[in-house]
Amino acid sequence: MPELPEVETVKETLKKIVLNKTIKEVKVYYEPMIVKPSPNEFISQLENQKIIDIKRKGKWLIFELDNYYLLSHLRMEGKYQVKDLNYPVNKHEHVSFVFDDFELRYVDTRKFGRMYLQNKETAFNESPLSDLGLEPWDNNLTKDYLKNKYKNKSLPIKTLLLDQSIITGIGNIYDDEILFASKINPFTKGRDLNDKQLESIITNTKIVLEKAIKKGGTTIRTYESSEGVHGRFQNELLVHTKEICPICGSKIVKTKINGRGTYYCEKCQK
DNA sequence: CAGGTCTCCTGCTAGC
DNA sequence: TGCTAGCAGGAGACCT
Repeated sequence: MPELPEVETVKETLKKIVLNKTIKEVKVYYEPMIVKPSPNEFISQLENQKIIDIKRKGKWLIFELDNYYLLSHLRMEGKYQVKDLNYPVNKHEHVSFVFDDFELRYVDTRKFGRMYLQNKETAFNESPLSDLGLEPWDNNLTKDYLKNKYKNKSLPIKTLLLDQSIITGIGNIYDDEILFASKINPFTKGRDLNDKQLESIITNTKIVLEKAIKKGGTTIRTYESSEGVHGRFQNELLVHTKEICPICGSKIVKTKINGRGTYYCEKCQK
């Protein structure tokens, strides 16, 4: 599932393909994907808009257009693929952005992805972007910031790292990796974390995500590929989906925390 | 307010 | 072999 590093990779790849191109037409095949405005307005307002830039905040892709910001969240399986004009649409393609000489199709098997078309002036001050917390590299992400956010929390840190309103960009996979690198048990309640542990979480969040971005950046597949655009981080995982701890050799525990599959080493993560 | 539960959706897998 | 029930999961809605 695309988390911050994958979205970053997709963003950079898309820039090479659609920057400074003008959207001629938009086709929506699955309307619930368009949260705002109505699908009809979405289509008409995007017509003849040029893509000036592509940004990212958390897991949101942000296409900067002449008059709007187009927000796209890939959720579990969303991806973008380039297709020839009028190439037959398959059942998992839900939105198509038509350019002069190709179409950029949004593909999403589980249909969980969502798009918003926002006014440029207010986009960052309204939901969903305004609901997001700090990027991992934001200087305001400090031990004291986390201490304040976690002080009344009885929820496990595993769950809290997924809260996009505190730190944005972490998904279920990197969550496990960050806690493994920090040697913290995922069940630890937010309010019980000490200063050293909070510092460790901040440091390792940056390290893990930076490493993943570098990896994703080196393995972008060609856009024409049916694989779509994504990086390859699986080879780098130390604990998520693993069976043996690479540090101590113990059996990795696989459990569920608030409904999320969780992997950790009982011996290394206290 | 904090936290729990349900929902969306489809491909895959375990089990019979 | 073929079928189905159950599961996975990000984030918002809704309930307690």
